[in-house]
Formats: sequence, C-alpha cells, structure tokens
Amino acid sequence: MTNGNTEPGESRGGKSTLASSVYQQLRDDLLRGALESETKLRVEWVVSRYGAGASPVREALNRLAAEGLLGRHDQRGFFLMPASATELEELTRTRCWLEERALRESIAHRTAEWEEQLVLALHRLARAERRLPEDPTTNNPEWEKLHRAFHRALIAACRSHWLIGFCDQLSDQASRYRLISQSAPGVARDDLGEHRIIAERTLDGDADGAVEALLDHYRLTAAICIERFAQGYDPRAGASKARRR
Amino acid sequence: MTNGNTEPGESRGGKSTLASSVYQQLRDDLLRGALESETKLRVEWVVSRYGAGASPVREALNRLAAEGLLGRHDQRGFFLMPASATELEELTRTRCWLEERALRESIAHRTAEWEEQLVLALHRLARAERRLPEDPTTNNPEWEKLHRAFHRALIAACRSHWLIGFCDQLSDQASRYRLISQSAPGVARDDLGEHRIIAERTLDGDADGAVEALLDHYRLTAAICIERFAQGYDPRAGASKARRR
DNA sequence: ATCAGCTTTTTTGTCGATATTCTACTTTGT
DNA sequence: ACAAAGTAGAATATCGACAAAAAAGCTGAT
Repeated sequence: MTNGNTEPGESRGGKSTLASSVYQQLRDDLLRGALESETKLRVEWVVSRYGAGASPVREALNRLAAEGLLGRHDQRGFFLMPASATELEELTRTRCWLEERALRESIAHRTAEWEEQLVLALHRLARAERRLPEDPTTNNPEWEKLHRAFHRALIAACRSHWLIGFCDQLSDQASRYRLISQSAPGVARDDLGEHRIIAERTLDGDADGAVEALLDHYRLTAAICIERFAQGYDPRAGASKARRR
Repeated sequence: MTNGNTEPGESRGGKSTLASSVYQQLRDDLLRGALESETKLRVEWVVSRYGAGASPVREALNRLAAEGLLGRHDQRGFFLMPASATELEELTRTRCWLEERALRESIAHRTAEWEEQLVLALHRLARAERRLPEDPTTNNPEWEKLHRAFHRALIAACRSHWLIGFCDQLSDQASRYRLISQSAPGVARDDLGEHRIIAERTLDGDADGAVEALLDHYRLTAAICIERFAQGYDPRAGASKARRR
C-alpha cells in the first residue's frame, strides 16, 4: 500500500518494465473511470487490451489489489471494487481525518521552499481549464493532474511520507467516485475560489481556517457525488442479476 | 497498499493459491525479523526457500512491495527496506497521529460488542507468555499475535476500514523494528500493566487518558528501539561497500 | 418447473524455457 | 596507474504451454 509509499513510476532514467507500464496504464484508466462498465477484470481481457503477456499483467493486477484499487479472491481473479454511497461516506470521513492532521503538521513545520511550491501549484491549477471545450461531459485529464498536485503540495511538509502515501491512496479512491458520478451535468461550483481560499489561509498560517476550508471542500464534493448516487445513477448499464460471492 | 485493505489470508473455505501462501509465509518471516541478514531478495533464492515457481513468488513480492514491506526497482528486483533511526521516528510519529484518531473515534462510537471484544483481547494477552522459557532472546510468536489483536481491538469501532488498514500497516512496520532491535537484552518493562491501563481508560470512556497512555506506550517502545540503534547495532554483519542508486 | 448431479467450457494459476538487462571483471589505450 | 570500453556471468522480466479450478450448460428425476 501503497501503499504507503511513493509509487515511483520509474520515470527518471531507468527503463520501465512491462509490468510497471501496464500497472500505470491500468491505474490511469481506473482513476479516469474508463473501466466502470466492467465488473470483473479477466486477465485475458487485460492482456489483449494492453498488449502484454499474462505474467506482467498479473503482477500489475496484484499491485493494484494490494493498493486497494482492485479486489481479489483466490482462484476467482480480480474485480472492480463496487462503488456505494456508504463506502464513499466512510472514505470521506477517513480522508478528512488524515488530511486535517497532515495540513496542520504541514503548516506547523512550513518552510519557504514548501510555500513556494504551493503558490506554484495553485497558479498552475488556476491556468488549466477544468473541462475541455470540445467535450464538456468529461474532465480535462491535465486539470486532474494539477488538482491532485495542488492537494499534495498542501500537505507536503507534514514530515511523514507514510501519511502522504495514505492521503494519496484515499485521493485516488475519491477521484474514482468523482469521475464516476460526473456523467451527470452537475451544479455550477467555484472550484478555483475554494482552492484559492485554502491556499491563502494555509500561507497565512491560519491552521484552523485552512482546515475548515479544506474539509468543507472535501465534504461538498462528497455530498454532490452522493446526491447523484441517490438519483439512481448506476454505472453498469445492462448488468445481470445478483451473483453469489 | 497495502494496503489499506483487509489482507484476507483467504482463510475461510476457499483453497489458497500458491502465491498467497508464499505471500503469507514471506510476510511472517519479514515481521519476525528472520530475513534481516539479507539485503536483497533474489527471486531464485525465495523460490528455493519456499518451494514455488517464479511466477507466484513474483506475485507475492509485488504485493509486499505495494504494501511497503519491501522495496522494488524496475529491472533490479526486490530488496529489504533499510532500517534507520530516523525512519523509525517518522513511523512512530505517523502511528501516534493515526492511532489517536482511531482510538478517539472508537471510544466515541463504542458498542457493547466492541467492549466485550476488547476485554477478551486483554484477557488473552494477559494469559500469554511474552518470551518462551526455552529461548528468552526471541519473542513468543503467539504473544505477538495476541498483542497485535489487542491493539486492533482497541480501534475496531472507529468506523473506517481504511484507517484500520493503515494502522495495521504501520503496526507491521513497527513490529519489524521491535524484533530487529530485540536481540539486545533490554530493560525490564511492565507490558501487561501498560496494556491494562490503556484498556481500562478506554472502557471508562476516558478518551484523553486512554490516548495519553496509548501514545506513551508507543513512544516508549520506539525510544527503546532507537536507543539500541544508537548503541551501534547493525543487523547486517559483513555487509559490502557502498552501492550507488 | 426445479433441483441435484454430471459434462463441457471458460478462466485462473503455475511451470519451464528464453530474451533482456544489469553487474562485476578483464582488457586496452593513454 | 587509471579510466574507458568491452565481455562473461548472473539475475530479472517475459512468453507460451499446461494443469487445476470455477462457471456455465445439460440431463433427468421428483
């Protein structure tokens, strides 16, 4: 779990292995919600989709399962974790606990370097378009990256790579929910304004205010998602009847 | 990620796969400190030690690496994470943050069922011998299990399987450090008394008191380990010279 | 119709062999 | 003697075939 750890991506220099490449692509597709139509991930299916042998694919799937992004049952393969409103609530709860602690520690141990990285992240986020002009139903993947980078920059000074890793993991889960329920049109929302307030209070050293803004930000997002869930949204269109185990 | 997840062990009913079996054994050996003499885990070595093909072994190693129990570099295989005093400090810090939150939530949402499980866990722990009579240098593995079960019972009512998973992960890491530095004789310590106080205050609903006792418990353990580190303890005897990367 | 038990098909998990990459050592040129 | 380049050996990563298990399909009796 990640994976309480930095998933390296092996970006710098070292040639990536096939397993890592499949892992990366699969992970991206999962977080983008591109696989929500599948309920089970058969290895043969993954093999033919990403063009790699069974062994590296299995390794990638094992990593993702250990990270909590997939489920696994011995002799029964890998499956997408079912998305439910109660699970989203639990997720959000946990996320608020951990991010609050991380943000407070970050503020308490702030450095000039960290502050600069934060204003940079905010600036980049402000420049990006949330939705692409050509297809307003889907998010701009570039914006997604910058959004995640901003939230990570917030807590980067908390002095615990474990905590950062956990927050990343929860952030991954949350982004899946966000993208699942984003097919619906959605309320107008001042994303940028919220992020700006969080950053301002953080840079001011106003821990209580920053935490309040951050948690409101998360809770509002979750509330919107849950509402859409309640509206009877079901990712799987022609799903079959109940399956045992 | 790890493993913010319930590592099932596939105990009930379903026949376990070879990969899961190797995973389990390797994990046990890691936490028991039985592999501290190795710095690198060559697959061929693991294969011959646990009697399984390369594929299941690689899957097991991938899971452990995703959980943060091992390190991995593409094209360079798997290795034991180096143990350092500063890493132990960071670990303990994080652990205190998370366990405090988990314990407070557990107390805030306590149920009769949970309280009963807690007194049960304490009772079992009290009955077990910490060290085996025949070999006082090593811990009784049975006690280790019960000890872990006690600490998990404490936070079981926190209403977040994510948080429980994270705490488990950190607990695994900590137990590795504990067992590494336990070759040295060690101070006399009233383990049982500490655990009893934690449980009592918890059952009384005294959140502040329970948290204080729990964090002291963790910090004392860490302090003892770090002291032994400082005494120049080095797990790897005839280690080779510096390696790049 | 329905359900138990058998057969077929699909899918998972494992093995053995091989290609690719790294590592340590030797050679060569200055 | 030293560094760059090359080379033999070892380890990692991957493929393709196969065994084992589960799921789906089928038959026949109640």
